[in-house]
Amino acid sequence: MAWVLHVDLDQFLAAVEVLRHPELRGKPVVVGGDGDPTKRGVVSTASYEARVHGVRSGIPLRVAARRLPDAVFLPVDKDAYDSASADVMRTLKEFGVVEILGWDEAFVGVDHDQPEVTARRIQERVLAETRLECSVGIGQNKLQAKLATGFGKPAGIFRITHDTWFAVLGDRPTDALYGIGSKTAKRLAALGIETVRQLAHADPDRLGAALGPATGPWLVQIGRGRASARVSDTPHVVRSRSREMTFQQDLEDWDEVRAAVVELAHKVAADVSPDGRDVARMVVKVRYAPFFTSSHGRKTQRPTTDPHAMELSALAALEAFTDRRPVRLVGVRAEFVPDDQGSAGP
DNA sequence: TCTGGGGTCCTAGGACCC
DNA sequence: TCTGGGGTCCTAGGACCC
Repeated sequence: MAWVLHVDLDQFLAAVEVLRHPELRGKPVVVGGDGDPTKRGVVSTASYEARVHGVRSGIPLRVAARRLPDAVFLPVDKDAYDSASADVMRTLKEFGVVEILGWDEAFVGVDHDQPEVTARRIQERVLAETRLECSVGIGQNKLQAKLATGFGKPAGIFRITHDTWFAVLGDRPTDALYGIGSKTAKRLAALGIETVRQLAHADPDRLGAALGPATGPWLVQIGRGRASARVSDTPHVVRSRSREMTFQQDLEDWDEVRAAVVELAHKVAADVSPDGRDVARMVVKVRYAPFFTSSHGRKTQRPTTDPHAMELSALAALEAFTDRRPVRLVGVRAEFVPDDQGSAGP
């Protein structure tokens, strides 16, 4: 029988750092930003020793430092995690088709009557190869597997099936589901839908009218635990590349904002150059000091790989910003020409 | 003492065309 | 003294995820 396994490394960034710095084992370790907790930035990963003090992913580094002044703060080291992640993914490929979701998680499609046996072997093999611990969720589709992992952490294994879906998740709030965040949960609550079970019994057309024709029926489906079970190892074709930067002090001078856009546009151009693909559109994002974000984009004159053309379109997009208040973040994104007619026949 | 950086997908409205 | 109804493209923004 076919099963979907979801493998998720435990406290991945912190675990990689502990491997490099064994003296940190057992200590509260916080990875985020450039490692300076007095600067603007957020926690990427906190070790379990830090989490018990309320320091978890996504909180501001400054808040983390206040809650846990004695924690070890480390910068995000992308190359180190890329390398560790590649080791893990290579190991997973021994067990089946692997669909990579990020640095520290992947689906593995297996055909096995005892998926727990495979899950245990995966844990052992990953630990032996990389000295990293992982949790494994087992499901009849990707949604069940992904959610199961959370019940297995740390270093455990958990299975969710069509038969156990409501027993495990029925009474949980809707935002326990992958794909429902705080905003959608609020909108659902306004419709009287608080739990996964209530969502499963909602009328798809009613939700469609309230939340969009595709989104509404899809929400009911995930409430019922129904989702795709197809694990695909087809390499993902990237749609866009972006760079952004948050300033330590808000920029009040828009000449500096303009200079930042030029710099970021050139970085993005360098990032996309190895892809060799044509860029169709450039988007500039501005986050104002009160944390309100706005974006404007402009098509490039024609599909292009030319950095100068990308800069020109980014600057044209910047012209669309008429509100010249102080700025805390500037971002530039290049969107590739859609790649779906590549093999179109006559 | 606020709130990163890199992505994806969906929705909605206006323009434009037939 | 009237102004439908689709389809598609472009743009802005929302929401979500790791």
